[in-house]
Amino acid sequence: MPKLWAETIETHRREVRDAILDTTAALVAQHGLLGVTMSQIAEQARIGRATLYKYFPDVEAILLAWHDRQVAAHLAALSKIRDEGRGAGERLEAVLETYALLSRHAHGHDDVRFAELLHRDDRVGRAQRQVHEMIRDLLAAAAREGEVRKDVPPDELATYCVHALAGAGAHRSRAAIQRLVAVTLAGLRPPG
Amino acid sequence: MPKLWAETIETHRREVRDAILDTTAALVAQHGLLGVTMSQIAEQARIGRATLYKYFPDVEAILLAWHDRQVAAHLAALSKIRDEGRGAGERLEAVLETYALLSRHAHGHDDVRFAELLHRDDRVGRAQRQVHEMIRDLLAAAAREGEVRKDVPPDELATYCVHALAGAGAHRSRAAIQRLVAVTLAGLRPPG
DNA sequence: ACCGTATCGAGACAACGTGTCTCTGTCAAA
DNA sequence: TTTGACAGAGACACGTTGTCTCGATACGGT
Repeated sequence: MPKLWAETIETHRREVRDAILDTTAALVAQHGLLGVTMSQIAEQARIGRATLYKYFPDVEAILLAWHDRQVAAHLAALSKIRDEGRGAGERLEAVLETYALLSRHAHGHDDVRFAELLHRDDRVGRAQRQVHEMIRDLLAAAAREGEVRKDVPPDELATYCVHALAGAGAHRSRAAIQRLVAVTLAGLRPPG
Repeated sequence: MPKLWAETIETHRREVRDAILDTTAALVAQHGLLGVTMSQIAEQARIGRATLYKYFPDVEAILLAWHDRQVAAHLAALSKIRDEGRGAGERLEAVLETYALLSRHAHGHDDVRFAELLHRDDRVGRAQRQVHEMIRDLLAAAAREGEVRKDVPPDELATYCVHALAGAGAHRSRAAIQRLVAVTLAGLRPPG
């Protein structure tokens, strides 16, 4: 069976799915995490309540899916930025600055620790882990070139970067974000 | 009216309140943020449901109160540590390491961004802000002594510290946490 | 163009959580 | 001992949940 499901119907499902995610994001921003119900989401998204249950089993699943979509988009943007730079240090710096800018726009929501707060979900999201791994690999490469300290494992440095740059979530000017990136990078340099 | 409420009754109220907070924390750890109900809390805390409503109006209020209690305890511990050190740099280092250790034990929960995820609550908790201010003031003092960079406002540096050290939330060894503190401190030093 | 089929929206349903109320018993405070 | 706040139980109307059935709609392939 090459194609059981054709194109347009798949497209429609994806559109509905995205509408659900967008609606949920708006409702969360308005009523808070605990103030969102399946009924609200269905009504706001202009679909039947039973239909909504055919897409997601509960609010938590929607929030996780939304989070995954956000992080996946960030991951794509970061990959592109990474492939533009040439040296390991240059690429690292570009990726970290982009990550900070992305974190700013999603102040507090698509946060690193979003999934941690919901049911202790060990699958913290593939996408989230991929971002961590990308930064970790960049750090390891930069360390080999002597631009990043070697006395701390790349994995721990990646955790440090991701958390430190999440501080950009506080609505700040672009200049402040560049200062934050500079400070974070300073922590990465080999100790003299 | 010098003392409308006497001692033992006040004590009892505080005990019940604390029991509610402890019970809620346990339930959140078990069922996740979205899986906790007032009914559960009342039953688990062995009090009547109506009684629970006399203490807190809803789950969100309980979570905020719990968060505040946690951060207040941290604040007290940090104040004590701060007053033990002598030089500004020494005090800063001691406080940051203690903060990292405290953040570790409460992995993901009494996190900096806890309140951000609930209803966008502009009163992010006095206690939380006090922690930020304590670190900010320590940074400003250390900057005056030349131990911390002056090219970034202390307020932004405090945000950087609090977020970076929250990375200790990932369950890690004590050695890893000390490395994290070292990296964070490296980001604070005056650029050479 | 046609018919099988998957999806949709609406309505109905029991079960549960919510927020509020009343009533009774208990215990500390004056 | 009297006053008053508190705890607990039960009851209530209401909203949410998760599931089901129905008829309508539009896509899919032969």
